[in-house]
Amino acid sequence: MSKNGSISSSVIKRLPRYYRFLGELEKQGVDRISSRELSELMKLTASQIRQDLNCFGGFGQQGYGYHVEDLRKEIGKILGVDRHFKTILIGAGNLGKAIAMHINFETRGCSLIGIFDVNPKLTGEVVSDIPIRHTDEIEKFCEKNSPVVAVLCIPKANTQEIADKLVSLGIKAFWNFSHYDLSIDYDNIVVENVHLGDSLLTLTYGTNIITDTEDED
Amino acid sequence: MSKNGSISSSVIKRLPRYYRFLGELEKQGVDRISSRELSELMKLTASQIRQDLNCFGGFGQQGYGYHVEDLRKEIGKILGVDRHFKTILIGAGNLGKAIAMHINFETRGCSLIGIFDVNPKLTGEVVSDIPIRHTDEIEKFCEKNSPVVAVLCIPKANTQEIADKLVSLGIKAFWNFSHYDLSIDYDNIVVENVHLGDSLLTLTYGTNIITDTEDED
DNA sequence: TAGATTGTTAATCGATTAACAATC
DNA sequence: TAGATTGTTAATCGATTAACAATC
Repeated sequence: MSKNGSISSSVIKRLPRYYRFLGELEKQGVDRISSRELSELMKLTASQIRQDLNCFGGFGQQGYGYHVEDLRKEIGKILGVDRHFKTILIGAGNLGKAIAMHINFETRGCSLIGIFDVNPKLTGEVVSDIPIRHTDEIEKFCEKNSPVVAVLCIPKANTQEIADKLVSLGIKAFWNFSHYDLSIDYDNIVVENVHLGDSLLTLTYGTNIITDTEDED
Repeated sequence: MSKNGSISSSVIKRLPRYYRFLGELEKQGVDRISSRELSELMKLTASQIRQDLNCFGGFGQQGYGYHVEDLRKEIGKILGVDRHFKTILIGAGNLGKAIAMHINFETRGCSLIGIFDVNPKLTGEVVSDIPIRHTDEIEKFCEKNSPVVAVLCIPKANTQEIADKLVSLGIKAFWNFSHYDLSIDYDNIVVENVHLGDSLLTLTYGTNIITDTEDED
């Protein structure tokens, strides 16, 4: 049982990165690591690492540091990598297919069990071992299989409507790649918006700044 | 000329979202909007909006609010949407192809001019009007065309090596989709890491929390 | 035991929010 | 002019960093 309650989202968003770095270290055969060593590797402060980890309980040992394998397992448990949240993906366009094929859902606590698209031409096509079904079948599929996570790779215009429908069918979490800000409105529903376009614009801004700065030198 | 210098990254990361919402409003024919109205729409505080916008200068008018079209243009200029940073994409796997096809680079200040992959079987295939070239040709291509932005859709293992090479060829900005944390190390180089796996893990954590909470009720 | 390093409290820093005078 | 709403300063809140006593 962890000292849960309300971990700040700043901390939560750092956990997957800890998990990745610890995975690398484990693979390299590293047994123990101190917060200082890890901080140098991850370009964080040692203080922050200790502070972050202590939100969940004392994983370390004074005078020794942290046991890499144990710590990784603990963080994995917190994140829920051992869960198998049934997941469906809506929208099998370029991006939808790429997500289905490229992302390892299983190692991240999710299990992709259905793919849907409005385009009847895609029906039957198999992506990542899963046959694409027509959107009309979502309802029946959900009643039968009770998925909890939905990945949305659909155009902006349909997002709200489809999300509403999915909520009524029992979906609790959305991984949203559409350009629509599927925010709040729902209680007890989790939304993770991935705005690739926004991300590129941020990069463009940064590129502006450095190229401008150089010109001025 | 803006009161530039050092805008906090919290502000910068909100700009693309402002830009999107203002675009929607403009499309809907809205002429003016107050910080309060916009705050309700975007689920922010009016204070924050005024604070954010004033980092760049007074775009509003007392007693009136903000002119939607003008404000959007100004933010676009700050982000650099009118730039045409020459962009290359490395790695034409599922994700690479999807990014090339799915992202509108032009409206975000970038112009995709080359796609590369190590797999010779892909050479010549055309994605989004651009022929896939073999990775061996990157050097010559860069010398001839001088791209500044590189999109990395390659496996973790090769990322550092390829990034180093690209820096030496004049690349100033990386949009990195690989699982590798292409961070710092470089001065005057911008990196935007997109960790889709981390994003999914964050969602998994959230799903854990809400499903657990419900069980306890 | 002495040395190392955590867990945790206190201090600092930055970001968000509130308040209000300036002004359209 | 009166009303509205900004730009901006001050207050609050939260997150990060520093410090150090606890302890392996």
